[in-house]
Amino acid sequence: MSGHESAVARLRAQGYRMTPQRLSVLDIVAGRSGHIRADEVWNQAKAQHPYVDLATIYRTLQLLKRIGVVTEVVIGNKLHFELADQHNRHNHMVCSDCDAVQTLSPDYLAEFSRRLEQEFGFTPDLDNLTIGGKCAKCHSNAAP
Amino acid sequence: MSGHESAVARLRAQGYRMTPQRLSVLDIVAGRSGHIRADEVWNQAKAQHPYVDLATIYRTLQLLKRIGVVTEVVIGNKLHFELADQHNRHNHMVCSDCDAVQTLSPDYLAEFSRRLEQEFGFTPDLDNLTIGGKCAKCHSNAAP
DNA sequence: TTGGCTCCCGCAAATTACTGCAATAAGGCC
DNA sequence: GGCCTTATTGCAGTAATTTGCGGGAGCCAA
Repeated sequence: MSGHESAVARLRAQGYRMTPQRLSVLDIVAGRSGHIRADEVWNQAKAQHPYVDLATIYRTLQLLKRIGVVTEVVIGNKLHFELADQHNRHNHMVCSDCDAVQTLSPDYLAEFSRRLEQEFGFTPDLDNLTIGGKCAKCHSNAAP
Repeated sequence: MSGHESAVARLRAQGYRMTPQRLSVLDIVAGRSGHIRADEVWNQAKAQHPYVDLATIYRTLQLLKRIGVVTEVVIGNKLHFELADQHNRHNHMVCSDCDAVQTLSPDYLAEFSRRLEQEFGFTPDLDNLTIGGKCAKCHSNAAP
């Protein structure tokens, strides 16, 4: 229950300020076990702090993503966010038919990532990588 | 130079109709060797057919993507499209700092893809997969 | 050719995400 | 504690993409 301290510390360390709005966003994202949409964060934030603006939510989420506190998951055409837990890193597989989300150990991508870095000097941002495709269920439903 | 016939056939086969607007979009995407933005397609389409609507362009591109005629590349926060050439498949690596695009042989992802399918029954949509990250150049520029 | 069932288009408005700017407040310094 | 610098907020506006709707057009069948 407290990525908070380390997140606050990380903000401070990079010269960012801690504000009630940012603390709210952090609380809300941390309080949710899975991923959460920007507008859900907004609705919950308004309960604590009635005048927060949606723009602030977006800016805060982008900031938290930039410093590695949260990760971004694209589901359908909406952005979702979740707390970046260093001890439980994972990627997401999202079904383009039913929007179901499965998590995936980054081990599956380790070799791929290593080669990109080695052969191209390109460092993939795996923390925010979402794999689109078709899940087993939709696959069999579609069979004629 | 003619993914056209097969594309038309593929539309027909799935019950879609061929219209001048769709033909224009197809021509334009096929005429460009690399990827092209939706608004560029629109501008070129207007030259041939003055009253096409941007919504039609978007709908058509999504349709062509769905039936596998074009692939989608996310660059910055804009969607790009390119003709899906079965003989020259490739993925894209996009730098999140400078938006530079490098192409990548799908061979790099083959093993990864195979495992997802085998272990989870999940079929990744690799044709439309774009890898975000930091290119070699921006990597060294950022070094202190 | 003609009839007719649908799909498709253009238009407008909605959704989602992001940005510029002036006012405000966080955090360090004394 | 009070002041000062500057990051941050709220507001309003913009950009990119998607969706709802009603009229219009494509394609099959007869």
